[in-house]
Amino acid sequence: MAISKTYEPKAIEEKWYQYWLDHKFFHSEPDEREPYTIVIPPPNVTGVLHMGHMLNNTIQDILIRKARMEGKNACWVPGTDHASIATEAKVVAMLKEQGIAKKDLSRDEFLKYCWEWTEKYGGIILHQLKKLGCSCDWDRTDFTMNPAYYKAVTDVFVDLYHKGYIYRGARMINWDPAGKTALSDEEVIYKEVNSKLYFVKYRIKDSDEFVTIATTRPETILGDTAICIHPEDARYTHLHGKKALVPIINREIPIILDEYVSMEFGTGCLKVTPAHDLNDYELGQKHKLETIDTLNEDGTLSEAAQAPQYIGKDRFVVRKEIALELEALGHIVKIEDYKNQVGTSERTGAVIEPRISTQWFIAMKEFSKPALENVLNDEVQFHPTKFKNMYRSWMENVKDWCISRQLWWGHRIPAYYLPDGDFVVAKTPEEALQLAQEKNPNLQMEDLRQDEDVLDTWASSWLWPLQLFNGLENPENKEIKYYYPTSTLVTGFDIIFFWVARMIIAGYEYRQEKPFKNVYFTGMVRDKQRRKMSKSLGNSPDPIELMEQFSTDGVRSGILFSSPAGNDLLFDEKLCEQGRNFANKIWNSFRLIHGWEIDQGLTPQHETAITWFEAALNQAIIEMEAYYVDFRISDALMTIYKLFWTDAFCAWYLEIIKPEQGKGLDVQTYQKTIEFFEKLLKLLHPFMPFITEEIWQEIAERKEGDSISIASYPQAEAIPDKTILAEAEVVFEVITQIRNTRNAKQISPKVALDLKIKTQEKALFERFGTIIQKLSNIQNLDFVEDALEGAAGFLVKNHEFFIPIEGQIDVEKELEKLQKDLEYQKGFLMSVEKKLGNERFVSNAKPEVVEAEKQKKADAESKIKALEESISALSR
RNA sequence: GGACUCUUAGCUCAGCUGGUUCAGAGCACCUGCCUUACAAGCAGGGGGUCGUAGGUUCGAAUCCUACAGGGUCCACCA
Repeated sequence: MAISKTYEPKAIEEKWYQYWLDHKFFHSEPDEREPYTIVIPPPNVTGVLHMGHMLNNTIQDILIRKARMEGKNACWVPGTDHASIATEAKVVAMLKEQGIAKKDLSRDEFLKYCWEWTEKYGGIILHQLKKLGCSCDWDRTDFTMNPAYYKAVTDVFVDLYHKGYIYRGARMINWDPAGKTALSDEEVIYKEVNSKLYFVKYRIKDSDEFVTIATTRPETILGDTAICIHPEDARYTHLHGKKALVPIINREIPIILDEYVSMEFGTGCLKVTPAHDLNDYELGQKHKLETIDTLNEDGTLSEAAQAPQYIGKDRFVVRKEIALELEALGHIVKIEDYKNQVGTSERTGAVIEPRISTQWFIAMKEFSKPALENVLNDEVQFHPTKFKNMYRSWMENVKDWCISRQLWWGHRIPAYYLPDGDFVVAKTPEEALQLAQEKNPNLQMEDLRQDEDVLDTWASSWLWPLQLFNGLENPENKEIKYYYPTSTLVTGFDIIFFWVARMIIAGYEYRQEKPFKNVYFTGMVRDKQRRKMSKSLGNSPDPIELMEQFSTDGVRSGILFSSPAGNDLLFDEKLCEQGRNFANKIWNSFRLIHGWEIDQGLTPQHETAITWFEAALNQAIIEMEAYYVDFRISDALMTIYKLFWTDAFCAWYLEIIKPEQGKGLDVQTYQKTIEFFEKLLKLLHPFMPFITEEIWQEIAERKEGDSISIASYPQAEAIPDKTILAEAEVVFEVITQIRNTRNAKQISPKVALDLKIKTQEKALFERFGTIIQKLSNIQNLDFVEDALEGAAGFLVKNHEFFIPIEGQIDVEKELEKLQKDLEYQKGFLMSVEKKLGNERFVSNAKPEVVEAEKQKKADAESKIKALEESISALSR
């Protein structure tokens, strides 16, 4: 069979993924093996794969595939998140395009559209994960709005309500006027914007005097209910007890005193709008001020604003118009440019309005304590550890979590209102009725009205590790006991508060146990200019297209070539190209080995090379394992990359054993080589699942149902033989020097040369002699006692090498080279001698360090001697 | 404003508790090669006084201090 010259992935990828599915290699059931569990961070149900997913899921797949090969019961549970606000926003936009307004639909009608949308787009991202090679247990695919999940979320709400952790109340919350819903503090993103600071003067009542305040939000003036000054501000003592008039509407407001006001900022006078600012709200509470909410839920001004010219207009339109009117009326003293931070909605991008609203909250302070402790004491381990700091500062200052959202798509809050305004919280309407009747026996089902709001998405996904194994409804079941706590969570640090912290909280609340042992935080994927990947910049490549272009294995390894844990990943297509090239290199090594014939008549030819490679392989396995333990996945890949390509397998081992054209290989070498190749493929499999499966299936007899994905992961069989590794290093350096000499003298590799060696360790070069001869085309290799005249020479360690090249030696140049080296060695020797001559060094430094210095001295001395000999031989 | 963190080759990064893994890796770059697995390749090569200034030490990329410049999170004086 002819094998193509380059790796052609398309058919191979499809074939093996289907094969894996057909044989249910990814399916997991509890058994006696050690479990290794990962729950996927559920992507938004209607989302499509982006580079972040790509990185994230590749890492998860690497971990789970390795665990599976190690004989653990690997279980990676996939699924999707209903993504309440994100999905609802998409559906609303879609309906709008069709000319349908959400407000014209009933709740049920709207939800029907949502479900249609979910069914239409819901499978896309899961399909894309398959393309990426993800070895998820697809039979376990879950969704945060599945009936069982929905029920669990509802039950948890009821439970936490009865435990007193959930309460309902009017608080200052973050209002998203575009989404028309409350948001949690975490969903607000502060952005620096260029704005204006307006200095506005208010008339003092019954006087011609004015007081000037500074504000960035003149549109809220209509909701002012006080002016506040510092009690010790000498400039304003005459205003104590006076009243001021709100411009335009001339409403009377008190001038109050509070130390909260900074005398340095602006004019030292603060307008107080309790309805539209958190600090003002607190001042309002303290001084019992009236609260006038001048905004509607969509961000337009309400009737309460009083000025008819502004009612119904958007807050930002009003800001401009009112500034003009104030100017015209002579109320503007000045307007300065000003930079300030403005809160925006994480989802809709709209500028947040602080607003007083009745919402549901979870009291977090006590509730979250175990989650803080168990991260600080490393019961749950963060990788990299720097995120512990971030986590701690958030947890120590945790605010109550606003969990209600004025949306329809999501888990409806299981609170039922009675006609008198009282409410009950219950798992079902029937139970609610029962509770209601305890309050008032006459109540009927139709008297109850369920809360219209739904829960924050994160108030469902925080139960993910628990609910995937049904640990909430049936805490004693076999699955949850087996799979929980899960092994590793792989996610972006950007959702550490949204999701990670809350899952830990829920885990300790409902199982008194962490949800995962390790959390691996990936960085952000950025472009090579460090810009965030975004649709509007157009700098976000489509992962699917990349996979088409560079192969899935190429892209998977490419994205890992540069992803240090926790650091941002600067993505460049070049990396995928490197990954593709690597796949191709692997492919061609397969072609080479595949073409070899066994010659039964040959005795073992390459024992030295085999011993050496075995050592190198064991060494790499140990190194990779150490990297895996530290979650340094990129370094693990780099280790196998170099072992396979430049450092050992292709660059040296295969070149050494490669038979001449038309000749065969001895049995032992062939078998060993296949064994090595298999191990290399297995080490590579977690990174590059497809190509490794394809080749693994080809290089030896396999049965139907065999797969590298369930083959045993290589272990280091022995402590690597450091001696032979060091010897090989010397030998390879010799070969490099010979090639270098050829290069410098422009002698073709085809021209055979002789090599003379002057050394104390003949045995070493006898053992490696044929290797040197083969790889650097040396015809005769022998040993000499003295430096050779008229030859090109070089030094490796303290072994001297001479290549007789008649008529091609430029004595002057050779001498110059040797002199330069000699000077360096002499300087080096001097520094070592100086060190050893320093009594304080000899007495203070560790003995082995001193010993090492002495060795250095001896080495340098023998090198100097050798160089001097060569020089004298050459100048004779 | 608070906290954390970073600054090492052109780029992205390793360098653990101070001393032979101490100045490294990958990529990029330069030179020469279509050598019968692979030009998506092969052979060879050149790049850094480890942000700056002090200090501790026999010895500092590594520890301490200050400064400069990045980054991140949190909080926010309107």
